[in-house]
Amino acid sequence: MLSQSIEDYLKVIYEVESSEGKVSTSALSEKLGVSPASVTGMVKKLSERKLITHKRYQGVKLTPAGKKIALEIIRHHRLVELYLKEALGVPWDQVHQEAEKWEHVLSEDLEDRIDKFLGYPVTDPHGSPIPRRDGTMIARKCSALVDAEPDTLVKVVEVSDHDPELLRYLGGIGLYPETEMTVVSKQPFQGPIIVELTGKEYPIGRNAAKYIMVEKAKN
Amino acid sequence: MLSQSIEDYLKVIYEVESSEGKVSTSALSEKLGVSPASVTGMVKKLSERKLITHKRYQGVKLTPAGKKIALEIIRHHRLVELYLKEALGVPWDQVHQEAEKWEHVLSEDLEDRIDKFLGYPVTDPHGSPIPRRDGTMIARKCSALVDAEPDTLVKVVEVSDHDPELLRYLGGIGLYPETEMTVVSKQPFQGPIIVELTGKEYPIGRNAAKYIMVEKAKN
DNA sequence: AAAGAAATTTAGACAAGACTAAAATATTTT
DNA sequence: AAAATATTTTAGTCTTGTCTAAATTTCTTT
Repeated sequence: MLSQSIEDYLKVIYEVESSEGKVSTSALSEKLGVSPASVTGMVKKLSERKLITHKRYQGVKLTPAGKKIALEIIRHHRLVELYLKEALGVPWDQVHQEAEKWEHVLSEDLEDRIDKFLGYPVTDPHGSPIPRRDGTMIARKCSALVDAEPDTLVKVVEVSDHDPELLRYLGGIGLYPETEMTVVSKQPFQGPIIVELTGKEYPIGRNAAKYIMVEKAKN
Repeated sequence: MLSQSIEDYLKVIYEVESSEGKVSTSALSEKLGVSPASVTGMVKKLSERKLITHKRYQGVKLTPAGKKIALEIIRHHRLVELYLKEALGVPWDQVHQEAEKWEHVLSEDLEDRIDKFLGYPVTDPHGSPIPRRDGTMIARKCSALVDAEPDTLVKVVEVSDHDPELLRYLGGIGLYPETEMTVVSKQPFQGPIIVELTGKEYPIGRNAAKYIMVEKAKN
Protein backbone atom coordinates (compact mmCIF):
# COMPACT_ATOMS: atom_id res chain seq x y z
CA MET A 1 0.00 0.00 0.00
CA LEU A 2 1.32 3.41 -0.95
CA SER A 3 0.91 6.46 1.23
CA GLN A 4 -1.37 9.24 0.15
CA SER A 5 1.69 11.47 -0.12
CA ILE A 6 3.41 9.16 -2.56
CA GLU A 7 0.25 8.87 -4.63
CA ASP A 8 -0.01 12.64 -4.78
CA TYR A 9 3.59 13.05 -5.87
CA LEU A 10 3.25 10.47 -8.64
CA LYS A 11 0.04 12.03 -9.88
CA VAL A 12 1.49 15.52 -9.98
CA ILE A 13 4.70 14.30 -11.61
CA TYR A 14 2.59 12.73 -14.34
CA GLU A 15 0.60 15.91 -14.83
CA VAL A 16 3.64 18.15 -14.99
CA GLU A 17 5.39 15.72 -17.32
CA SER A 18 2.38 15.87 -19.65
CA SER A 19 1.89 19.59 -19.63
CA GLU A 20 5.41 20.92 -19.33
CA GLY A 21 7.66 18.11 -20.41
CA LYS A 22 10.34 18.75 -17.84
CA VAL A 23 9.55 18.03 -14.22
CA SER A 24 11.59 20.29 -11.98
CA THR A 25 11.82 20.25 -8.22
CA SER A 26 10.39 23.74 -8.04
CA ALA A 27 7.42 22.87 -10.23
CA LEU A 28 6.56 19.98 -7.95
CA SER A 29 7.12 22.15 -4.91
CA GLU A 30 4.66 24.67 -6.20
CA LYS A 31 1.97 22.25 -7.37
CA LEU A 32 2.14 20.17 -4.21
CA GLY A 33 2.29 23.15 -1.85
CA VAL A 34 5.41 21.84 -0.22
CA SER A 35 8.93 23.24 0.18
CA PRO A 36 11.57 22.43 -2.46
CA ALA A 37 13.63 20.64 0.19
CA SER A 38 10.73 18.35 0.92
CA VAL A 39 10.42 17.52 -2.75
CA THR A 40 14.10 16.61 -2.91
CA GLY A 41 13.59 14.24 0.00
CA MET A 42 10.59 12.54 -1.50
CA VAL A 43 12.24 12.34 -4.90
CA LYS A 44 15.05 10.42 -3.28
CA LYS A 45 12.59 7.96 -1.78
CA LEU A 46 10.64 7.49 -5.01
CA SER A 47 13.89 6.85 -6.87
CA GLU A 48 14.89 4.19 -4.39
CA ARG A 49 11.55 2.54 -4.95
CA LYS A 50 12.11 2.67 -8.71
CA LEU A 51 8.98 4.69 -9.33
CA ILE A 52 10.89 7.57 -10.90
CA THR A 53 14.34 8.26 -12.24
CA HIS A 54 16.23 11.33 -11.20
CA LYS A 55 19.46 13.08 -12.14
CA ARG A 56 20.71 15.60 -9.64
CA TYR A 57 19.89 19.17 -10.63
CA GLN A 58 17.96 17.91 -13.62
CA GLY A 59 14.42 16.72 -13.78
CA VAL A 60 12.50 13.69 -12.72
CA LYS A 61 10.80 11.08 -14.89
CA LEU A 62 8.31 8.36 -14.14
CA THR A 63 9.35 4.75 -14.66
CA PRO A 64 6.73 2.46 -16.22
CA ALA A 65 5.82 1.29 -12.71
CA GLY A 66 5.44 4.85 -11.49
CA LYS A 67 3.41 5.83 -14.50
CA LYS A 68 1.05 2.93 -13.97
CA ILE A 69 0.34 4.04 -10.44
CA ALA A 70 -0.05 7.67 -11.47
CA LEU A 71 -2.61 6.67 -14.07
CA GLU A 72 -4.50 4.56 -11.57
CA ILE A 73 -4.83 7.55 -9.28
CA ILE A 74 -5.86 9.80 -12.14
CA ARG A 75 -8.39 7.19 -13.20
CA HIS A 76 -9.83 7.18 -9.71
CA HIS A 77 -9.89 10.95 -9.66
CA ARG A 78 -11.70 11.37 -12.93
CA LEU A 79 -14.17 8.55 -12.39
CA VAL A 80 -15.05 10.03 -9.02
CA GLU A 81 -15.46 13.50 -10.49
CA LEU A 82 -17.90 12.23 -13.05
CA TYR A 83 -19.66 10.03 -10.55
CA LEU A 84 -20.21 12.87 -8.11
CA LYS A 85 -21.66 15.01 -10.84
CA GLU A 86 -23.88 12.34 -12.36
CA ALA A 87 -25.02 10.47 -9.29
CA LEU A 88 -25.12 13.15 -6.65
CA GLY A 89 -25.45 16.35 -8.63
CA VAL A 90 -22.29 17.96 -7.33
CA PRO A 91 -21.59 21.07 -9.45
CA TRP A 92 -18.65 20.74 -11.81
CA ASP A 93 -16.60 23.38 -10.04
CA GLN A 94 -16.68 21.36 -6.81
CA VAL A 95 -16.01 17.84 -7.99
CA HIS A 96 -12.25 18.29 -8.23
CA GLN A 97 -11.87 19.20 -4.60
CA GLU A 98 -13.88 16.21 -3.42
CA ALA A 99 -12.13 13.84 -5.78
CA GLU A 100 -8.76 14.87 -4.36
CA LYS A 101 -9.72 13.05 -1.20
CA TRP A 102 -11.71 10.16 -2.67
CA GLU A 103 -9.10 9.12 -5.20
CA HIS A 104 -7.02 7.70 -2.37
CA VAL A 105 -9.68 5.55 -0.75
CA LEU A 106 -11.35 3.96 -3.75
CA SER A 107 -11.15 0.16 -3.80
CA GLU A 108 -10.85 -1.72 -7.07
CA ASP A 109 -14.28 -3.18 -6.51
CA LEU A 110 -15.88 0.21 -6.08
CA GLU A 111 -13.95 1.59 -9.02
CA ASP A 112 -15.53 -1.10 -11.17
CA ARG A 113 -19.00 -0.50 -9.81
CA ILE A 114 -18.74 3.22 -10.48
CA ASP A 115 -17.33 2.60 -13.94
CA LYS A 116 -20.23 0.32 -14.73
CA PHE A 117 -22.81 2.69 -13.25
CA LEU A 118 -21.50 5.44 -15.50
CA GLY A 119 -21.54 3.18 -18.57
CA TYR A 120 -17.76 2.96 -18.94
CA PRO A 121 -17.22 6.64 -19.64
CA VAL A 122 -14.29 8.02 -21.59
CA THR A 123 -14.02 11.56 -20.23
CA ASP A 124 -14.63 13.36 -16.95
CA PRO A 125 -16.85 16.45 -16.47
CA HIS A 126 -14.03 18.74 -17.60
CA GLY A 127 -13.41 16.74 -20.75
CA SER A 128 -10.22 15.08 -19.53
CA PRO A 129 -9.80 11.51 -20.71
CA ILE A 130 -10.22 8.81 -18.09
CA PRO A 131 -7.29 6.38 -18.12
CA ARG A 132 -8.29 2.79 -18.75
CA ARG A 133 -7.93 0.02 -16.23
CA ASP A 134 -4.87 -1.30 -18.05
CA GLY A 135 -3.00 1.96 -17.54
CA THR A 136 -3.39 3.38 -21.03
CA MET A 137 -4.98 6.67 -21.91
CA ILE A 138 -6.13 8.09 -25.20
CA ALA A 139 -4.11 11.01 -26.55
CA ARG A 140 -5.93 13.97 -28.01
CA LYS A 141 -4.88 16.51 -30.56
CA CYS A 142 -6.13 19.83 -29.35
CA SER A 143 -4.73 23.26 -28.65
CA ALA A 144 -5.35 26.07 -26.21
CA LEU A 145 -8.10 28.56 -27.04
CA VAL A 146 -5.56 31.32 -26.57
CA ASP A 147 -3.80 30.08 -29.72
CA ALA A 148 -6.92 29.70 -31.84
CA GLU A 149 -7.32 31.64 -35.07
CA PRO A 150 -10.04 34.31 -35.03
CA ASP A 151 -13.06 33.59 -37.18
CA THR A 152 -12.94 29.83 -36.81
CA LEU A 153 -15.47 27.42 -35.43
CA VAL A 154 -14.00 25.35 -32.62
CA LYS A 155 -15.23 22.65 -30.29
CA VAL A 156 -14.31 22.68 -26.61
CA VAL A 157 -12.40 19.54 -25.74
CA GLU A 158 -11.26 20.09 -22.20
CA VAL A 159 -11.19 22.69 -19.45
CA SER A 160 -8.76 22.76 -16.56
CA ASP A 161 -10.40 21.73 -13.31
CA HIS A 162 -8.12 23.63 -10.98
CA ASP A 163 -9.92 26.95 -10.71
CA PRO A 164 -13.49 26.70 -9.44
CA GLU A 165 -14.16 30.33 -10.19
CA LEU A 166 -13.29 29.92 -13.85
CA LEU A 167 -15.48 26.84 -14.00
CA ARG A 168 -18.41 28.73 -12.53
CA TYR A 169 -17.97 31.49 -15.08
CA LEU A 170 -17.75 29.07 -17.96
CA GLY A 171 -20.73 27.09 -16.69
CA GLY A 172 -22.64 30.35 -16.44
CA ILE A 173 -22.16 31.10 -20.13
CA GLY A 174 -22.80 27.49 -21.13
CA LEU A 175 -19.25 26.70 -22.13
CA TYR A 176 -18.65 22.99 -21.51
CA PRO A 177 -16.70 20.22 -23.20
CA GLU A 178 -18.33 19.38 -26.54
CA THR A 179 -19.70 22.90 -26.85
CA GLU A 180 -19.10 24.44 -30.28
CA MET A 181 -18.35 28.12 -30.52
CA THR A 182 -16.89 30.72 -32.84
CA VAL A 183 -13.70 32.54 -32.03
CA VAL A 184 -14.76 36.06 -32.93
CA SER A 185 -11.65 38.08 -32.20
CA LYS A 186 -8.56 38.45 -30.14
CA GLN A 187 -8.39 41.86 -28.53
CA PRO A 188 -4.94 43.42 -28.71
CA PHE A 189 -2.60 44.20 -25.81
CA GLN A 190 -3.26 40.89 -24.04
CA GLY A 191 -6.95 41.68 -24.11
CA PRO A 192 -9.59 38.97 -23.97
CA ILE A 193 -10.61 36.55 -26.65
CA ILE A 194 -14.18 37.03 -27.74
CA VAL A 195 -16.18 33.90 -28.43
CA GLU A 196 -19.71 33.46 -29.62
CA LEU A 197 -21.97 30.68 -28.46
CA THR A 198 -25.74 30.33 -28.36
CA GLY A 199 -25.88 33.59 -30.29
CA LYS A 200 -24.16 35.71 -27.69
CA GLU A 201 -20.61 36.99 -27.41
CA TYR A 202 -18.50 36.54 -24.30
CA PRO A 203 -15.01 37.70 -23.39
CA ILE A 204 -12.50 35.13 -22.16
CA GLY A 205 -9.32 36.48 -20.56
CA ARG A 206 -6.02 35.40 -22.12
CA ASN A 207 -5.03 33.66 -18.98
CA ALA A 208 -8.25 31.69 -18.79
CA ALA A 209 -7.97 30.90 -22.49
CA LYS A 210 -4.75 29.04 -21.80
CA TYR A 211 -6.72 26.54 -19.80
CA ILE A 212 -9.42 25.89 -22.35
CA MET A 213 -8.46 23.29 -24.91
CA VAL A 214 -10.23 23.25 -28.25
CA GLU A 215 -10.09 21.52 -31.60
CA LYS A 216 -11.24 22.65 -35.00
CA ALA A 217 -14.92 21.82 -35.38
CA LYS A 218 -15.77 19.73 -38.38
CA ASN A 219 -18.81 21.14 -40.08
CA MET B 1 -9.16 19.36 11.05
CA LEU B 2 -8.70 16.19 13.03
CA SER B 3 -6.39 13.40 11.97
CA GLN B 4 -7.85 10.12 10.83
CA SER B 5 -6.22 8.52 13.85
CA ILE B 6 -7.99 10.81 16.28
CA GLU B 7 -11.29 10.23 14.54
CA ASP B 8 -10.80 6.49 14.80
CA TYR B 9 -10.00 6.67 18.49
CA LEU B 10 -13.06 8.77 19.26
CA LYS B 11 -15.32 6.49 17.26
CA VAL B 12 -14.03 3.36 18.96
CA ILE B 13 -14.21 4.96 22.39
CA TYR B 14 -17.84 5.75 21.72
CA GLU B 15 -18.56 2.21 20.60
CA VAL B 16 -16.84 0.59 23.57
CA GLU B 17 -18.51 3.03 25.93
CA SER B 18 -21.90 2.03 24.49
CA SER B 19 -21.37 -1.69 24.47
CA GLU B 20 -19.23 -2.26 27.53
CA GLY B 21 -19.67 0.79 29.71
CA LYS B 22 -16.07 1.01 30.84
CA VAL B 23 -13.44 1.98 28.30
CA SER B 24 -10.10 0.46 29.22
CA THR B 25 -6.75 0.98 27.57
CA SER B 26 -6.57 -2.68 26.65
CA ALA B 27 -10.02 -2.69 25.07
CA LEU B 28 -9.04 0.24 22.86
CA SER B 29 -5.72 -1.39 22.10
CA GLU B 30 -7.48 -4.49 20.88
CA LYS B 31 -10.23 -2.81 18.87
CA LEU B 32 -7.83 -0.38 17.23
CA GLY B 33 -5.16 -2.96 16.55
CA VAL B 34 -2.53 -0.87 18.27
CA SER B 35 -0.26 -1.49 21.25
CA PRO B 36 -1.46 -0.50 24.74
CA ALA B 37 1.42 1.94 25.01
CA SER B 38 0.23 3.71 21.88
CA VAL B 39 -3.23 4.01 23.36
CA THR B 40 -1.84 5.60 26.51
CA GLY B 41 -0.04 8.14 24.36
CA MET B 42 -3.08 9.06 22.33
CA VAL B 43 -5.28 9.15 25.41
CA LYS B 44 -2.97 11.78 26.82
CA LYS B 45 -3.31 13.85 23.68
CA LEU B 46 -7.09 13.54 23.53
CA SER B 47 -7.31 14.58 27.18
CA GLU B 48 -5.24 17.65 26.53
CA ARG B 49 -7.60 18.55 23.72
CA LYS B 50 -10.57 18.07 26.07
CA LEU B 51 -12.16 15.42 23.89
CA ILE B 52 -12.06 12.80 26.63
CA THR B 53 -11.47 12.64 30.37
CA HIS B 54 -9.07 10.13 31.84
CA LYS B 55 -8.05 8.94 35.31
CA ARG B 56 -4.81 7.01 35.43
CA TYR B 57 -5.35 3.26 35.59
CA GLN B 58 -9.09 3.78 35.26
CA GLY B 59 -11.10 4.25 32.14
CA VAL B 60 -11.66 6.95 29.62
CA LYS B 61 -14.83 8.89 28.91
CA LEU B 62 -15.90 11.15 26.07
CA THR B 63 -16.59 14.80 26.83
CA PRO B 64 -19.60 16.33 25.07
CA ALA B 65 -17.22 17.73 22.45
CA GLY B 66 -15.63 14.32 21.91
CA LYS B 67 -18.99 12.62 21.74
CA LYS B 68 -20.20 15.06 19.12
CA ILE B 69 -17.24 14.25 16.90
CA ALA B 70 -17.61 10.51 17.46
CA LEU B 71 -21.24 10.68 16.40
CA GLU B 72 -20.36 12.68 13.31
CA ILE B 73 -17.95 9.98 12.24
CA ILE B 74 -20.46 7.24 12.99
CA ARG B 75 -23.05 9.17 11.01
CA HIS B 76 -20.67 9.31 8.08
CA HIS B 77 -19.93 5.63 8.42
CA ARG B 78 -23.52 4.49 8.48
CA LEU B 79 -24.73 6.82 5.77
CA VAL B 80 -21.93 5.60 3.53
CA GLU B 81 -22.72 1.97 4.28
CA LEU B 82 -26.30 2.43 3.26
CA TYR B 83 -25.37 4.52 0.27
CA LEU B 84 -22.94 1.95 -1.07
CA LYS B 85 -25.57 -0.74 -0.76
CA GLU B 86 -28.43 1.26 -2.26
CA ALA B 87 -26.66 3.22 -4.95
CA LEU B 88 -23.88 0.88 -6.00
CA GLY B 89 -25.13 -2.51 -4.94
CA VAL B 90 -22.23 -3.31 -2.65
CA PRO B 91 -23.15 -6.46 -0.67
CA TRP B 92 -23.90 -5.84 2.99
CA ASP B 93 -20.91 -7.81 4.20
CA GLN B 94 -18.53 -5.49 2.35
CA VAL B 95 -19.94 -2.07 3.10
CA HIS B 96 -18.34 -1.80 6.52
CA GLN B 97 -14.84 -2.20 5.20
CA GLU B 98 -15.33 0.46 2.53
CA ALA B 99 -17.03 2.84 4.93
CA GLU B 100 -14.06 2.65 7.28
CA LYS B 101 -12.11 4.61 4.71
CA TRP B 102 -14.85 6.86 3.37
CA GLU B 103 -16.06 8.09 6.73
CA HIS B 104 -12.92 10.22 7.00
CA VAL B 105 -13.17 11.98 3.66
CA LEU B 106 -16.85 12.86 3.49
CA SER B 107 -17.54 16.59 3.25
CA GLU B 108 -20.60 18.09 4.87
CA ASP B 109 -21.96 18.91 1.45
CA LEU B 110 -21.66 15.34 0.26
CA GLU B 111 -23.07 14.05 3.51
CA ASP B 112 -26.18 16.12 2.87
CA ARG B 113 -26.47 15.00 -0.71
CA ILE B 114 -26.21 11.36 0.26
CA ASP B 115 -28.68 11.84 3.09
CA LYS B 116 -31.14 13.40 0.69
CA PHE B 117 -30.58 10.75 -1.97
CA LEU B 118 -31.41 8.08 0.57
CA GLY B 119 -34.52 9.91 1.75
CA TYR B 120 -33.15 10.81 5.18
CA PRO B 121 -32.78 7.26 6.41
CA VAL B 122 -32.85 6.26 10.06
CA THR B 123 -30.86 3.02 10.03
CA ASP B 124 -27.94 1.53 8.12
CA PRO B 125 -27.95 -1.84 6.32
CA HIS B 126 -27.19 -3.67 9.56
CA GLY B 127 -30.03 -1.97 11.41
CA SER B 128 -27.83 0.39 13.39
CA PRO B 129 -29.35 3.82 13.92
CA ILE B 130 -27.81 6.67 11.97
CA PRO B 131 -26.94 9.60 14.26
CA ARG B 132 -28.66 12.83 13.31
CA ARG B 133 -26.86 15.90 12.07
CA ASP B 134 -27.29 17.56 15.45
CA GLY B 135 -25.33 14.81 17.19
CA THR B 136 -28.26 12.95 18.71
CA MET B 137 -29.12 9.31 18.14
CA ILE B 138 -32.22 7.32 18.90
CA ALA B 139 -31.90 4.72 21.65
CA ARG B 140 -33.45 1.31 21.11
CA LYS B 141 -34.68 -1.28 23.52
CA CYS B 142 -33.58 -4.62 22.23
CA SER B 143 -31.65 -7.61 23.47
CA ALA B 144 -29.27 -10.19 22.08
CA LEU B 145 -30.75 -13.22 20.38
CA VAL B 146 -28.65 -15.38 22.67
CA ASP B 147 -30.82 -14.22 25.58
CA ALA B 148 -34.16 -14.68 23.82
CA GLU B 149 -36.78 -17.03 25.25
CA PRO B 150 -37.44 -20.14 23.19
CA ASP B 151 -40.84 -20.28 21.52
CA THR B 152 -41.20 -16.56 21.03
CA LEU B 153 -41.62 -14.53 17.89
CA VAL B 154 -38.93 -11.90 17.57
CA LYS B 155 -37.99 -9.22 15.08
CA VAL B 156 -34.38 -8.63 14.11
CA VAL B 157 -33.36 -5.10 15.01
CA GLU B 158 -29.65 -5.00 14.35
CA VAL B 159 -26.73 -7.19 13.38
CA SER B 160 -23.09 -6.45 14.11
CA ASP B 161 -21.23 -5.36 10.99
CA HIS B 162 -17.78 -6.51 12.05
CA ASP B 163 -17.75 -10.06 10.73
CA PRO B 164 -18.31 -10.36 6.97
CA GLU B 165 -18.57 -14.12 7.18
CA LEU B 166 -21.41 -13.97 9.66
CA LEU B 167 -23.16 -11.42 7.48
CA ARG B 168 -22.84 -13.65 4.45
CA TYR B 169 -24.31 -16.56 6.36
CA LEU B 170 -27.20 -14.48 7.66
CA GLY B 171 -27.82 -12.98 4.25
CA GLY B 172 -27.85 -16.48 2.83
CA ILE B 173 -30.67 -17.56 5.10
CA GLY B 174 -32.54 -14.30 4.64
CA LEU B 175 -31.94 -12.95 8.11
CA TYR B 176 -31.87 -9.16 7.90
CA PRO B 177 -32.98 -6.29 10.11
CA GLU B 178 -36.79 -6.16 10.21
CA THR B 179 -37.00 -9.91 9.56
CA GLU B 180 -39.39 -11.68 11.91
CA MET B 181 -38.56 -15.17 13.08
CA THR B 182 -39.38 -17.68 15.76
CA VAL B 183 -36.85 -18.74 18.36
CA VAL B 184 -37.46 -22.48 18.27
CA SER B 185 -35.02 -23.80 20.82
CA LYS B 186 -31.74 -23.30 22.55
CA GLN B 187 -29.60 -26.40 22.32
CA PRO B 188 -27.88 -27.29 25.57
CA PHE B 189 -24.14 -27.30 26.28
CA GLN B 190 -23.53 -23.99 24.50
CA GLY B 191 -25.13 -25.44 21.42
CA PRO B 192 -26.75 -23.30 18.76
CA ILE B 193 -30.01 -21.44 18.88
CA ILE B 194 -32.50 -22.72 16.36
CA VAL B 195 -34.62 -20.13 14.60
CA GLU B 196 -37.35 -20.51 12.06
CA LEU B 197 -37.91 -18.11 9.23
CA THR B 198 -39.60 -18.49 5.87
CA GLY B 199 -40.71 -21.90 7.00
CA LYS B 200 -37.26 -23.34 7.53
CA GLU B 201 -35.16 -23.89 10.63
CA TYR B 202 -31.60 -22.66 10.91
CA PRO B 203 -28.98 -22.99 13.63
CA ILE B 204 -27.26 -19.87 14.94
CA GLY B 205 -24.14 -20.37 17.05
CA ARG B 206 -24.21 -18.91 20.57
CA ASN B 207 -21.35 -16.65 19.72
CA ALA B 208 -23.04 -15.33 16.62
CA ALA B 209 -26.28 -14.93 18.54
CA LYS B 210 -24.59 -12.42 20.80
CA TYR B 211 -24.23 -10.12 17.84
CA ILE B 212 -27.83 -10.32 16.66
CA MET B 213 -30.10 -7.90 18.44
CA VAL B 214 -33.82 -8.61 18.51
CA GLU B 215 -37.00 -7.29 20.05
CA LYS B 216 -40.28 -9.00 20.81
CA ALA B 217 -42.41 -8.97 17.70
CA LYS B 218 -45.82 -7.44 18.16
CA ASN B 219 -48.40 -9.62 16.55
C1' DA C 1 34.32 34.44 -18.44
C1' DA C 2 33.00 36.28 -14.17
C1' DA C 3 29.23 37.97 -11.24
C1' DG C 4 24.81 37.61 -9.77
C1' DA C 5 20.50 35.24 -9.62
C1' DA C 6 17.82 31.21 -9.49
C1' DA C 7 17.19 26.44 -8.63
C1' DT C 8 18.49 22.42 -6.10
C1' DT C 9 20.34 19.83 -2.54
C1' DT C 10 22.24 18.98 2.15
C1' DA C 11 21.99 19.21 7.05
C1' DG C 12 19.52 19.25 10.95
C1' DA C 13 15.08 19.74 13.43
C1' DC C 14 10.25 18.70 14.40
C1' DA C 15 5.45 16.60 14.86
C1' DA C 16 2.46 12.66 14.60
C1' DG C 17 1.77 8.23 15.68
C1' DA C 18 3.36 3.98 16.05
C1' DC C 19 6.64 0.36 18.54
C1' DT C 20 9.34 -2.45 22.42
C1' DA C 21 11.03 -3.13 26.92
C1' DA C 22 10.79 -2.07 31.48
C1' DA C 23 8.56 0.01 35.52
C1' DA C 24 4.49 1.01 38.15
C1' DT C 25 0.01 0.09 39.73
C1' DA C 26 -4.19 -2.92 40.27
C1' DT C 27 -6.38 -7.15 40.71
C1' DT C 28 -6.72 -11.92 41.75
C1' DT C 29 -5.27 -15.99 43.94
C1' DT C 30 -3.58 -18.55 47.56
C1' DA D 1 -1.96 -10.14 53.55
C1' DA D 2 1.50 -11.65 50.54
C1' DA D 3 2.43 -13.50 46.07
C1' DA D 4 1.34 -13.94 41.46
C1' DT D 5 -0.81 -12.07 37.52
C1' DA D 6 -2.77 -8.65 34.59
C1' DT D 7 -3.17 -3.97 33.21
C1' DT D 8 -1.39 0.48 32.46
C1' DT D 9 2.09 3.78 32.08
C1' DT D 10 6.85 5.51 31.28
C1' DA D 11 11.04 5.84 28.68
C1' DG D 12 13.17 5.77 24.70
C1' DT D 13 13.24 4.65 19.60
C1' DC D 14 11.61 4.62 14.77
C1' DT D 15 9.28 6.08 10.40
C1' DT D 16 7.01 9.32 7.52
C1' DG D 17 6.79 13.55 5.77
C1' DT D 18 7.34 18.05 6.62
C1' DC D 19 10.17 22.48 7.68
C1' DT D 20 14.19 26.27 7.71
C1' DA D 21 18.74 27.70 6.89
C1' DA D 22 22.81 27.13 4.60
C1' DA D 23 25.64 25.20 0.95
C1' DT D 24 25.92 23.74 -4.00
C1' DT D 25 25.21 23.82 -8.63
C1' DT D 26 23.33 25.73 -12.76
C1' DC D 27 21.65 29.45 -15.51
C1' DT D 28 21.65 34.27 -17.01
C1' DT D 29 23.53 38.51 -17.71
C1' DT D 30 26.88 41.59 -18.74
